Amino acid sequence: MSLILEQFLPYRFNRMAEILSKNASQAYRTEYGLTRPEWRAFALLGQYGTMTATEISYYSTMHKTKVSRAVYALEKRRWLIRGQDEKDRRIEKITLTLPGRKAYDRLVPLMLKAEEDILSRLGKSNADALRQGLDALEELFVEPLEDKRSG
Amino acid sequence: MSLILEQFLPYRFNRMAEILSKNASQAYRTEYGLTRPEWRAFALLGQYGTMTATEISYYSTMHKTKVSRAVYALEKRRWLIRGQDEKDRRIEKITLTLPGRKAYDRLVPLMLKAEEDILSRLGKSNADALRQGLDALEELFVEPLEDKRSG
DNA sequence: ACGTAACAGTTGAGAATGTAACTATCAAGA
DNA sequence: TCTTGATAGTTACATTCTCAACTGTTACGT
Repeated sequence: MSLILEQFLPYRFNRMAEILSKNASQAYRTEYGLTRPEWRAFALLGQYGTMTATEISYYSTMHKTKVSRAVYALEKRRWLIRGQDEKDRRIEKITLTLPGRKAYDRLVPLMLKAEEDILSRLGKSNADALRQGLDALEELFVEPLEDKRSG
Repeated sequence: MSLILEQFLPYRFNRMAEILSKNASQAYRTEYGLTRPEWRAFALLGQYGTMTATEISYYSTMHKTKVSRAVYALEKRRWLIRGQDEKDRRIEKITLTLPGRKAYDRLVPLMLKAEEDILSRLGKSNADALRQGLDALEELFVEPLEDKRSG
């Protein structure tokens, strides 16, 4: 019973996550000087329109203090605003501003292009296999965002 | 052309890497109080017997300063020793000591068990798909360890 | 209504990290 | 041999992160 790291799931995921992140960060770092936590919060907001910090934290797997500071940084850029929740005054409803939205719209194609390059080099059948595996793994560990948001 | 994070590779990998690492770290944290960088360096050494810090750095995707500190911490525990290279005195040949080896041998089954739990819940066909996808991805980005070591 | 517990988000202090500069060594060419 | 440039690994400093404590608010049992 021996441990072969090349086949060990956490090892493989960590290494690949690092590589893919480094690859992807090129765009948002050079274009806008965003940090990784900032980008992650930003991308979630870009897609979902309005979120709470807790939601961002959960779906980015980032600690809530990290989110807090990322949101603050994006707020200083005037890329987002915080609104109140009618029913619960503890909650902040965070939304991108127009400039934030514009930056997001310019960034997205660059990010997608980088991913597309990788997927095309991977080939369709490998890409499909990867997706199937990831889907199954997430099924075990990740609660879908919609459940949280509607509930 | 819009960005759907749930389908975006770097996002998925980062999140899953985080989840799997947290899951796996249980064992080495509670048993031995190892940090993540320490565990990674340790696991590589456990598997390969002797490595240089540069090799550890490359195959763990950790920055060389991180490796330097992890190695130092493991050295303080007396879990590894540094030896000289005959031909190149810049190089350190790092090897586990007997106590290091023993700790490694006790840790490995715990780590494998945690992974096995996940894989069995995943099911064979999903696990196979995942492996195929990871293999293909690594083919693009990761040079096999043996190439480096023999070369 | 009151007290207690739970939750959303922020802040501060100490730990961990990355960048750049450094030492020591090696390799290659004039 | 001497110089220049590259490499292995460490150290210093500035940034970033995590943990715990905190504020303000809501939920709930009595």
